[in-house]
Amino acid sequence: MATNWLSPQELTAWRAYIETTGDLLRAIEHELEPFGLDRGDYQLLAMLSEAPDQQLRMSELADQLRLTRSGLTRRMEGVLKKKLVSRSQSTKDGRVVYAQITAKGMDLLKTAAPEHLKTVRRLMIDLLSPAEVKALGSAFGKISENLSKEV
Amino acid sequence: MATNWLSPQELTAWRAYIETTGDLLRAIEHELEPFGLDRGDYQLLAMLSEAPDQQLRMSELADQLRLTRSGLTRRMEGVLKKKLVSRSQSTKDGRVVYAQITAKGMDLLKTAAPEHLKTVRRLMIDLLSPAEVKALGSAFGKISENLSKEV
DNA sequence: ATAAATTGGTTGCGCGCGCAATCATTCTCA
DNA sequence: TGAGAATGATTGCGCGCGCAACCAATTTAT
Repeated sequence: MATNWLSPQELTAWRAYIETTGDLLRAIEHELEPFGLDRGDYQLLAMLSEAPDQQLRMSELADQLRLTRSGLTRRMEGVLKKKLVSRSQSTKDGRVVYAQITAKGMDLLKTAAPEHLKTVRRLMIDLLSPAEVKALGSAFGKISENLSKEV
Repeated sequence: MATNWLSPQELTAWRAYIETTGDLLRAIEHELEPFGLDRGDYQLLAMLSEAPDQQLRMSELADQLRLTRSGLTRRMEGVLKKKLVSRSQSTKDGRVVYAQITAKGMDLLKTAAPEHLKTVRRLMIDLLSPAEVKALGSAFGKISENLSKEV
């Protein structure tokens, strides 16, 4: 069967997306440096801050952060050393470990979040029309839903 | 000044984008495995295949691939060992090195490209309406343009 | 013409993270 | 109840890549 190449419109969208995303994420990460955080740390803290009791099981946290369990164990080392999170063993199940954000972690997150938000606005959201924002939401929603079905 | 939080629409778009992109790129990369390539290799070969004489200076290639010069040097090691690219010194300027895709590299790329394209269609493009495709193109076009101005 | 600055590219090193193997704890079921 | 399977998490290892330091070749300034 003949290859069904991308139309000019499609090619433009794909290339713009793929080439820009790397740059954008790098730029956002760069603006987190003053807080001593990278994007992984920030997302970890954000996840924990929104969780009940500000804590989550390691495996659940790993899933949400799209990390393997081993990847999370390593990332935790960094934020543990900075005392932004703490670990605690479950009393019900000796295998499970909870990661919890500390008061210090919450403080830092509360300082960093508004700046991070400003960056996201300046580098992305505020550049787009409402229609584009909506299209992005629905487009990536579809892609995500499909990915979860593909397994 | 009070923090200007994201509207629900904006938050949806941002989260869907940021959470889905990692999964999507991982999935695309996964489908390149049968060819012994990762996404970095594929993009490198694609860049070279489209260049005049199928070759580019190292620094230019690094810029286009969003790699540092050192990162490219390392990535080249892999594809050089597989004989998919070759290196050659410039005769005019003893400092510059050209990276060139080999016949073997072109063959592999020609085999992999249609499959890669199918993957991109299946996991992304074909899921979207024409309007969404257009919006993605213009949205990331704007973001990219702005990033290049920010320096 | 030659010293200093610039440019192109490569190494030393460290970090993040995935995979496979491993350990500890809990569950299953005969 | 006791052996084996399953589950949660951590370690050994390798790879990709950025930063800083470095080397080689070229350009600039005097």
